[in-house]
Amino acid sequence: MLRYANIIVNITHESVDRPFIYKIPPDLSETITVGMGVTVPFGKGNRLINGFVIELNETSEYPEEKIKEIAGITKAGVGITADAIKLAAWMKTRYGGTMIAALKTVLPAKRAFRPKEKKSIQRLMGKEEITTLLTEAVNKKHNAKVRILRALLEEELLPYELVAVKLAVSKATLSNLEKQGVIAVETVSFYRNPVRLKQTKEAALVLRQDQKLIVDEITSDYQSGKRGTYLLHGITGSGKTEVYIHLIKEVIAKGRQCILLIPEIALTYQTLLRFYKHFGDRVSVINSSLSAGERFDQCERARRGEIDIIIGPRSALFVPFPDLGIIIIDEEHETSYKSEQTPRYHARETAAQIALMKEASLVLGSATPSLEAYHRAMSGEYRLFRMDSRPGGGCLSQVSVVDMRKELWDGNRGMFSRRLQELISAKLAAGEQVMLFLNRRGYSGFVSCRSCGHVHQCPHCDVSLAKHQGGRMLCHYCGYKTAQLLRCPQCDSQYFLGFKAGTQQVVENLEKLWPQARIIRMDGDTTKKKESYEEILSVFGSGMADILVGTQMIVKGHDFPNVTLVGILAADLSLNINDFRAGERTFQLLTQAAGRAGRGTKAGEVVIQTYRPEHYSIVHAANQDFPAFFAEEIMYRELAAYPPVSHILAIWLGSDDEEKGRQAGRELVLAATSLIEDKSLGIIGPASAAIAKINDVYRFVIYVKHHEYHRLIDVKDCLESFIEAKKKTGELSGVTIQFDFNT
DNA sequence: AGCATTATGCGC
DNA sequence: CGCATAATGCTT
Repeated sequence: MLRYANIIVNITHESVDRPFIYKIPPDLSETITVGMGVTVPFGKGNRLINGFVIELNETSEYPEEKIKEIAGITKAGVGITADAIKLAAWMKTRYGGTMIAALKTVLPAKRAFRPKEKKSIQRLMGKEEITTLLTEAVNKKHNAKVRILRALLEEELLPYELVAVKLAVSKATLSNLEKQGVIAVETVSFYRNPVRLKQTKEAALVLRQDQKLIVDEITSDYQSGKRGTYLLHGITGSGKTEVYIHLIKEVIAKGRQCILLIPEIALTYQTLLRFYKHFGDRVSVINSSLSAGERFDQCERARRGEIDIIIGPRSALFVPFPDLGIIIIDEEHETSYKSEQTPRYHARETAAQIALMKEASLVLGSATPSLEAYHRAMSGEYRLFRMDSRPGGGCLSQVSVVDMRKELWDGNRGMFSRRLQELISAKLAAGEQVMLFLNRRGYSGFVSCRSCGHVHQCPHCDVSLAKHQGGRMLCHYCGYKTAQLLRCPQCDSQYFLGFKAGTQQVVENLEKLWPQARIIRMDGDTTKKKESYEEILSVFGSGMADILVGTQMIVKGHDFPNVTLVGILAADLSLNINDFRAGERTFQLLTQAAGRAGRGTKAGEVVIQTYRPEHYSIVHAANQDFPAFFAEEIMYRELAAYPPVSHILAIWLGSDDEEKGRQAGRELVLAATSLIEDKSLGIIGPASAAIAKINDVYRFVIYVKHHEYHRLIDVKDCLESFIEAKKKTGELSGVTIQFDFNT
């Protein structure tokens, strides 16, 4: 007899981050299960709070008289599966944070909703009898009755809403007719379906030879019971989606289900339509624009086997399918796959864990794979497939790199190089379209030389210094400070300035040079509203503008066949973020921007403007050569002991008191050094965080590097108990500490 | 987290 | 000493 339940209480605090034992009241002993949400009395005042049952037991270690009883089952009525609890436990150990935070993360819907009901009215009698009743009603001037009986002569089944609203028939009249056995009111409950598309079928896909090979290899693995991770490295437009569709069909044929992750921004009407054409109502979506009720309903549909495929962002991983067979992550390199809240899980890693638990396969797809995924593919952990050809003849673009330093030497101080100006004029004359991409990511006040391209860097960290108030230059990694230089230390040029350029400025310059051109702008300012994003793109797509100027967001998705020129105005901007992934980000952005040109029948051209034409990210992006980029980037990561070769644990400290925070940082570094007797551990810090003060809280960061991830988990666990002990003696009060892996 | 208990500060 | 708030402790 199970008499006790271990419960994780809904309080996000380390001091109560452990199971509490409660008695199961007799009236609940039959219903209660692991994963269920319950309310329990907690603390001195016995205030009622929510929690989750994570274990049921026959006996307990705890003194009997101190054990309270469960008050009841949560009204919200959502529970977690046993598998999801295991996943949450994995998340907690891997990413830190509390168990309750992990449980809430794997919970696919926050609360339950009643299913929507659809009422209809059914005629139970023959037409002749209805006609008799009708004449009777006409005579008696029962007008409402007349209206409904007339309608029933036409149709045997009427929607309730039509009768109640349009025909204005009262409930009393209806129940009267029901009593007489004329009609029956039927109630059918159903789950909301956010997909509103007409049933259109697409002919079965015929795969190209290279696509077929991939599908065959993966499915033959699958048939033989082998579950692997596969990386599809396919250039934009090489047909990865067809491969996904075929793989999903195979998995569904086995009676299992599929989760397809995509970056939120890519979940457009077109993407969904594509899958709908093959899978009809068996596919659904889950994303942030759904209401809580719709969200819950998609989970219910999945749980009950009403759908086979769910498409959504990273949280779609937690949709409770009965027998998940495959997880596909499209655009695997996207940063949105990492959560910003604790537990800071990565969808790629979490998907791998789910796949392991559910015996499912994992497929990753990208035109510019993450260093993590490609590294694993190279080491044989993932199976790598390449897709190099573009079907339908869309040819690769002609890419040219323009050295903006040369432009300056030749007297061109504008933002457009001569080459770009020539091409824009030519394309406008030919009635073709142009996209200008302004790489604004990482614009955080770095200072660079317009003449030689030299960037003011930290001597210890190999990152650019950030310009602060009062002309001081600061390193965000180690705290190194220096005065801002007025002349370039390398070439003594006086054009040693902070970099500033917005899309608005670009538009103004364009208008001066090409007053006749129709220009639209898209960036964070112009797309505050959700719809305007699609709106601007559709205006441009329909040819109502000649030039589209924008930031990151214009490079994702969307094919514009009439775009034959893509200009990247300042390719190196993203090289200067204080982040070891700067090179990777730049390569991805450039490759994707370049992929926007020449998607139609006409050949495309790409102009990359840069102050650092020799930088490997730019050189390899221009050559559209990922393997070469990877080879060079991975060397740099190896040298500096960065992921994926090594791993980094970031420890974030926050305090109202600057000195207190810094001191706490020093203590943690000391603790890490002495507690973990591992000489291969690299510890950096404490240093002021990139944003040194937020909301009057001073922030510091410590980086711990090690080539084995699990050693870093040990470090985290060790430091957590160290912190716990220190907090007991009150030494670390007023300091918050957070862990983050591989950021 | 939130409540209760205990410690501390400062009036006199 | 007595009242006030601040810090600390504990929850099954």
